[in-house]
Amino acid sequence: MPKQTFFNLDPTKRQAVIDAAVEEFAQFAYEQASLTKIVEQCGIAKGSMYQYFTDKLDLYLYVVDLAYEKKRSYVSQAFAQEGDIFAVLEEYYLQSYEFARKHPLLHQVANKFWDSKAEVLRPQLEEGRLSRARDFAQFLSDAMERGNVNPSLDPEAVFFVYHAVGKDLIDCFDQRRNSQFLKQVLDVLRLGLTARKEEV
Amino acid sequence: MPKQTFFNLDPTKRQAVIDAAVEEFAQFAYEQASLTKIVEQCGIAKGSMYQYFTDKLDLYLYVVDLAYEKKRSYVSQAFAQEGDIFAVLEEYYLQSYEFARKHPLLHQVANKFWDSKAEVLRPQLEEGRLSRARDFAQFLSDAMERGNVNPSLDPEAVFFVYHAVGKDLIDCFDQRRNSQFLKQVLDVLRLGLTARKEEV
DNA sequence: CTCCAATGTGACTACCCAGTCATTTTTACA
DNA sequence: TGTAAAAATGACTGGGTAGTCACATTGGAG
Repeated sequence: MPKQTFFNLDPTKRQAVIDAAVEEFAQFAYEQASLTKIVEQCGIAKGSMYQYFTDKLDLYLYVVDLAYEKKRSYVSQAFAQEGDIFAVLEEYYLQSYEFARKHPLLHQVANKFWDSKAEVLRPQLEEGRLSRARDFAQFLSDAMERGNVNPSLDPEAVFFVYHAVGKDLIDCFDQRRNSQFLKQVLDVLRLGLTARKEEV
Repeated sequence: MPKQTFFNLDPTKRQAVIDAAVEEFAQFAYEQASLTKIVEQCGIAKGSMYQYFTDKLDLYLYVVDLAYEKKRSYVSQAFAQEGDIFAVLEEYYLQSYEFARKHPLLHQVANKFWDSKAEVLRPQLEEGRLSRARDFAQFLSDAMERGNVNPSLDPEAVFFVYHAVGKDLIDCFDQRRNSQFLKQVLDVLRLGLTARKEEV
């Protein structure tokens, strides 16, 4: 959490600090990112940064939080709508793409977060992964009960496949990957997961 | 490529250098790995390392090469055997697991290679990814022609799904993931990809 | 034994980084 | 206007890095 001093700042200056930090953390993972470059970019003294944040980690987590707050404002509507698990997931990824298109830097910040190797980020990463796994497991078991997903499949394996594909769908997002491609990928998964009469 | 001096070295000493480098590059990606720690670990002078290798990158690529050479000696037999695409892939991952079990450090070196963010590694990474994509695309189009894979699916999407899952299968390899789990994951993919009569 | 090329060496350079702190500047209020 | 608290500052510390180079050691040929 930033210190009070940061929130007392003139909004223009505060935004300049945020912008510079977002730019740096979009380009480099936590370890490679340079606080020195950030302060140079936004034109404040090194020491000033330490009036606003306790350390590099504090600033980083604040920026990652901003990115995910914004992302949540996009993807949350996917879960609000009705429909089977496949429709919800398609909407989720479409909204993720929209977020990435509108806020490319925040998108990169959010993505790079999961690549962080720094020891200090271990707790946050672990907690994040766990909470995602919990949410998806719940979502999946609901879908299995409602009969959308083949109940004979190992839920752990289903989760594993979805997680791997989902991560890459968002990771490898770029202008070339359109919603048509997304549909095709989700189709492969749908065919693999849907309950069916014919056994192959 | 190492310099001739490296190959003139006493085999014991040469192996000590390799072991120390493998240990470091198994634990840290290229950028985070420290040449200083490597020379300390194997007990040679910093300058000596530069008698053997032109720079850190030279040493790194040599070690990555060793890792992949060893790995190839495991997985190559998967492609030698007969059987449909699903059988070949199961064998491929089983052999990858065997490699990881027998050579955990080399496994980590090979895996970490793809995480590298360093600009100097860009060409190698790009070439590596391209050549893998080419191989798998060929493999896939053969399977589609032979009728194992649903021909109505977009080959790019199929490749994308397989690549994502395959990467994570190897990435997340650890003692808990046994061949039973692997079968379940490949089952999800098989169901998603196999040509079928019933439309869902 | 001598000599010279090949090899080994580690202090050193030049560069990066996060974080500190004594000092100065700004601000707010009496 | 005077003063005290808040905020801003940037030189500095201590630590890390890859790579260099003048010098020391080794080993084999003559």
